[in-house]
Parts: sequence; structure tokens; C-alpha cells
Amino acid sequence: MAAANGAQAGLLYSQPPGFTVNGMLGAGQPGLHHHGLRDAHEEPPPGPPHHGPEHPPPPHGPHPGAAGPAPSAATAAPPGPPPHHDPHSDEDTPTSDDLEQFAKQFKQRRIKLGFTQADVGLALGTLYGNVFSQTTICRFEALQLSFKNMCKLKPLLNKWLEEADSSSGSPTSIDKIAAQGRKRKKRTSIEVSVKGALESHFLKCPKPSAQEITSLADSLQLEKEVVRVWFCNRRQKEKRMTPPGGTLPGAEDVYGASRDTPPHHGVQTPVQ
DNA sequence: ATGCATGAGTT
DNA sequence: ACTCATGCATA
Repeated sequence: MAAANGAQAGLLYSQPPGFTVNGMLGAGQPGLHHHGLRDAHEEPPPGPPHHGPEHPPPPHGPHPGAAGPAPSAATAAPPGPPPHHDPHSDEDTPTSDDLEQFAKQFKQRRIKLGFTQADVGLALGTLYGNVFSQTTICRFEALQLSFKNMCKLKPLLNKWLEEADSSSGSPTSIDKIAAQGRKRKKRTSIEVSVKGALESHFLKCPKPSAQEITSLADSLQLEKEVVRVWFCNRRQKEKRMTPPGGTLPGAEDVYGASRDTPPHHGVQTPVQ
């Protein structure tokens, strides 16, 4: 890998010099909250401007270069509601473009203020009760989440920005949730050659049947579960806003999937 | 920054 | 068994 560890994510927990977000005070808030609830309901139409019958998220190609004040001419909607689109203000489902810009801005500001991704994740927990890991913040900034997921996190991060921005004597407290003593399986490292084989199969058939997986696992000398999970993760990758730039030339979407508009955009800003 | 893994909610 | 959101552990 490139091992580009220029960011603050390289080392485990690097605290910003001079700043302590988790300034736990003796006077804790009375009855803190920590609702570990997953509000996974409602259907916020992911398709902002248009959405066909079976087209959930509209992953669009992000602009590689810096765009000037592109005045998007809005095509008036006759029987539509008031067309007030604010690229900066939340509310309403943002476009892929909006998310990209926000993520970029967010990262910049975050760094400027001297916060790490982990700090933000914790802060979100102390502020709203929903803690997030460094991983999630990282993926948000890199737009490596699904469109829907990005939309869900944006408001939270946006609010955090406001808070951090006007951090006029706002003591942030932390609320650590009890860790669940779960015995997590050790991360199995798949060899590069094996990975290549898996990817080849993925290109041919992204959704292998249970038996296919079984025989494949047998061939590769891997646990069936490992192979199954690998395919799941691989599929998720494809669904991200920033698709893996590894599609072979010519061998594009050759899958006979039920989808006719797989997320395939150009490349975005490589790595920051 | 990313790979493999877990779990809740769906299909 | 799959999808989806998320994260521990690791490169």
C-alpha cells in the first residue's frame, strides 16, 4: 500500500497539541444520556432530483478539479414545491456533490482546529450520545460510505463543526459507553495471491451461491465464513460513493446483475 | 487508511 | 443469507 500516513490517523491516539477535547470535569452533567438507538426507519428519498423505480442512491461522478462558482441552472419544477436549494445548509437530501464538498470542508476545518478523527467521534458521543470511531469519521471524510450513510452523518458532523467553531467555553464531557466483552475473531489475513483469486471470481460473479462459496473456500483453503464475508465486504465497497479504482479496462460491468446502473464514477481526489 | 468482522434489520 | 452501518485490529 501507499502507506500514506501523513494524516493524524497514523498513530493510535494522537492528541492535538494543547487541546483536550475530553476535558472531563468533576461536575458531570446530571443524568447523561446515551441512547444507543439505531433509527433505521423512514425512507428519505435518496434520489434528490430524480429517482427511478428502482434507483436508490444516485452516485455521481465527483469533480476532480476545483470548480469555480458553478451556477447550476435549476430546471424549474412546475407542480413542485418551493425550489430552495442550499448547498451549504443541510435540510433536504444533499446531492453527492454537496456531500463531497462538505466532507472536504469538514476535514480541513477539523485539522485546522487541531482535532483528530477520533476526537470528533468521541465528541459526537458526548454531544448527541452517538459515539463513532475514528474509522467512521475517516470514511466519511473520504466519502467511503454509502450515500444514505453519508446523509445521516452529515447533520451530526455539521453540528459538531458549529460547536467546535464557536467553542466559547463549552466544556465537553465524555460519556464512555460500556464496552461489550465480546470475543472478536482474530482478523484473518488473506494472502495477496488468494485475494487476486477472489477478485477474479468477484468479477465473474459478485454474488456466489452458498455452494459456490463452499467450493471456492475449499479451493482456496479458507473457511467458508471468511469467503462469505469477503464477498459481502467487496459488494459494500462497490456501493460506496467512491468506488474502488481497480476495475480492469474493458472488463466493466459484465455482471448479469439486476442493476443497470452500478456505481461507477471517475476517480476522485486520490488521497489527501 | 483499510481489511476483515459483528449485528440488527430485511428479504 | 443478504444488506447496511460500524468498528477493532492492523498495515
